[in-house]
Amino acid sequence: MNKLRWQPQRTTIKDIAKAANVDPSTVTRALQDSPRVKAATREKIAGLAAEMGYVPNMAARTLVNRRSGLVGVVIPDMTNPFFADLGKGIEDEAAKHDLRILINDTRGVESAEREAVNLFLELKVDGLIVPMARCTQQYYDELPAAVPIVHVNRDDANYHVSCDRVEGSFMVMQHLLELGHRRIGFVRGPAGPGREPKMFAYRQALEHAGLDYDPDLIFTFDGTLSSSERVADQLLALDERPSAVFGWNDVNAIGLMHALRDRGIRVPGDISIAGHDDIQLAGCVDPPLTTVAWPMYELGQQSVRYLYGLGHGKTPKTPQVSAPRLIIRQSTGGPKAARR
Amino acid sequence: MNKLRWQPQRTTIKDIAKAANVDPSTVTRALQDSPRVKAATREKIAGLAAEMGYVPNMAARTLVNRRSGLVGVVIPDMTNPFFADLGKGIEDEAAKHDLRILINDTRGVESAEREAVNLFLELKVDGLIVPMARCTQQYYDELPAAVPIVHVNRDDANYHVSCDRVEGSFMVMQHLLELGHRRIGFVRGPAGPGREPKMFAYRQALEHAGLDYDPDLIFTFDGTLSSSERVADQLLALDERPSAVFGWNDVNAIGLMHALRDRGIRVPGDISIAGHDDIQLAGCVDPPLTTVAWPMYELGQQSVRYLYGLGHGKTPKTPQVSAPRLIIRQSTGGPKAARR
DNA sequence: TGAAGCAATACAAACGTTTGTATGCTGTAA
DNA sequence: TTACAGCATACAAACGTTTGTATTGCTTCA
Repeated sequence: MNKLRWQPQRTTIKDIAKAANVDPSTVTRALQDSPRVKAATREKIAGLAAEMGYVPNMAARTLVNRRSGLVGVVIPDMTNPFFADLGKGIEDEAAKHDLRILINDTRGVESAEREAVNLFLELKVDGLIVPMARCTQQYYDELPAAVPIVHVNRDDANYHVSCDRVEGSFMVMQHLLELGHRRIGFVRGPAGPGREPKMFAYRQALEHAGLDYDPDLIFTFDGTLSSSERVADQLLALDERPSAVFGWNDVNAIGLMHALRDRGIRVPGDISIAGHDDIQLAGCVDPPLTTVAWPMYELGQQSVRYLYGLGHGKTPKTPQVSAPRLIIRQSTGGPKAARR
Repeated sequence: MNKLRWQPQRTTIKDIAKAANVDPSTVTRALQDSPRVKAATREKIAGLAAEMGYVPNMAARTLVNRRSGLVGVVIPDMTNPFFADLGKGIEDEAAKHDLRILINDTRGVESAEREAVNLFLELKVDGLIVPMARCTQQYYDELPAAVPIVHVNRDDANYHVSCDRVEGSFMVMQHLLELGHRRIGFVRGPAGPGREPKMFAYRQALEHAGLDYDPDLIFTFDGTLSSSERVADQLLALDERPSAVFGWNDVNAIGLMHALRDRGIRVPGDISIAGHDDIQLAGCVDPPLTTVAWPMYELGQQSVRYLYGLGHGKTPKTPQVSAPRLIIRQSTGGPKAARR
C-alpha cells in the first residue's frame, strides 16, 4: 500500500442526471453545448453541475475518446531561462487549439527523458514536444505508439522545428574574428545526438578564416556552476591562452566570466567572452554579455502548429522560423595583442 | 474538429491475452507480478507485452482505481531558479513513494492557476503541491474535490510547508541595520494573499530599531526586468534617497543593481542592495549579492512527505524545515554617511 | 473411492463518459 | 383521421483495465 488513499469521485454525470431527471447522455450533451438539448434543459443541467461541484473525469473521457487533449512537453532543464520563451510560445499556441500543456522535467538525464515520454504515452497525450532531446532518434522512431512527436532543435529528427544554430554560432564567431581574435576557445555542452551544430559552426568559422582547429581550446560544460570554474582553471593552465572564449550558453559564459574575474583576469581586457541564448540576465551582468538570441517564442508556437498539423494527418514542411540575432555587448573586445 | 487526430491504442491487454491464450485478468495480474499467476505464464506474458509494444492505458487504469498515482505541481514561474531546488526535492521524494510528477506553469497569473488546478483535478491526481499560490485560501477550501493539497510558503493555508520567511527577511534587515543604515527601501512583490511575511519582517525590524515606517520607501516589482528599472527611477526621484534597498527577490535585486549602475549609482558605495532567495547567479554578478538562502530542496521533500501523510488519512503536524541562512556578500556595506 | 484442499486460471461486473440509434411526442399537411 | 416530419430525450454499447468470485483440474489423504 504505497499509494495515496482512495479518493471518491464526488459528483458524476449520473448524479446530475438523476437530479435533473434526465439520462446521463443528455447531461453530456448539455455540458458540451450540443444543439440536441433544449436550451432550458441545458441551463438547468449547467446550474446543477456548478451547484453540485461537478468535475469531469478525464480518465473516463480519455478512455472513450481515445484522446486526452493533452500535449506533453519534455523539458531538459526548467530552470534554464532559455526554455522560458519556448514554453510561453507553446502555451499560447496550444490555447488556440484547445490543447492543454503538461510539463515534465528531465534534468537532462536520459533515463528521466524516457520515463517522461512513457508517462505521456500512458496518459495518451495527443502529441509530444521534446526540445533538445537526449535520447537517440532511433529510440523515438521505435516508440510503441502512434503519437506525433515534434522535436525542437534536433535536426536529425523526422519531425522537428529548429532555428539555424549553425548560423547563430557562426555570427558570433565572425564577430570575434572581425575583432581580430585568432585563438578562440570553445565550450562544448554535454555530448549527445543532435548537439553538434554549434561545434560545427565553430570549426567552419575557423576554417573560413584560415585558422587551425586546436583541440586544446575545446572545453566541456555540464550545466553546473562549478563546471564553469573548472573550465576557467583549464583555460588558465594553458601555455598559450585563448584571447576569446565562446561559451556553450549564457549560464556557462556568465559563470566563466565570474570565475575568470575571481582569478584576476579582466573581461574583455584580457579575454573576451561570448555566450549563446541571450537570457534575461545576460544584459545585467558586468560587463554585459555578447551573445546570440534565438527566436524561442516563435519556435514554441511553431512546434505546436506543426504538431497540430501532424495530428491531422498532414506532414507539413518543416516550418521556418526567424533567424537568430547577434547581440553585441561589452564582454567582447579586440584581443590584447591587437590593441597593443 | 479542433482536436488532434484519432489515435489507435496499439496493443491492449486483450491482445496480449489472445496471443497468450489466457484471460485478460491473468495478463493484468501477470504484469503486476501477482503471485496468483504461474511463473512460466508470467514470463510468457511479460515477453509478449514487450514484443508487442504494450503501453498501459492510464485512463482505463485510473478509471477503475479511482487513483492516478500522479502528483500535480502548480508552479508560478518555472524560470525562477528559486523553484529549481524545490522541484528537485519534490521529484526525489516522490520517486520514493511511487508517485509521478506533473508540472503546470501559471506564470503567476491567477486564472492560469485555477485552470492548472482544474486540469489536475480532472486528471484525478492523488495530490497537489502549490508553491506560492496566488488564489485565495477560500478558493482552495471550496474546491469540489477531496484531494490533499499542500501549499508551500502560504502560511494561511490549512496544510502547508513553509520556511520561516519572517526570520529570513528579518536577518537581512538586521544585517543592514547593523551596518548603520537608517533609511532602508523595500521592494514588494505582486500583491496577493499569503504574501506578507517579508513586509511584516521589514516593518518589525524597523520598529525593533526604533525607526519609522515611511511609505515612500516601498516600491513594487512585478517580475519583469523593466519593473526593476522603474523601481530604480522611482528611488532616484526621491528627495531623501534610501541608503540601502531590500529587494523582493534576487532577480529583482540584480536588475535593480544593474539599473542603478546604469544611472551612475555605485553599489554598495552609494546604495547597498540585498535580495532574497540566493539563486545561483547571485554570487556571479558584480558585486556579488547579499541575500538570504531558503532550504528549498528540503521544502520540496517535506511537501511530498506531508502530502503522502495527508493522503493516508493522517493530519501530521506541519513539518519543520531548516532555518533560512543569511549570505553576506559584497553588495551591502555601511551607508555613505556612516563612513564619512 | 471420494471428499477436501489447493493452484491456476476464467468469468463478469464495474469505473464514468461518449455517441449512434431508437423512441416518444408534437404539430402540420394531405 | 392518418402519415410524416422533426424535435427532445432515452437506451445501450463501448473504451481498457482491475478485482472479487467462480470454475477447472490436480493432488493428497482418509
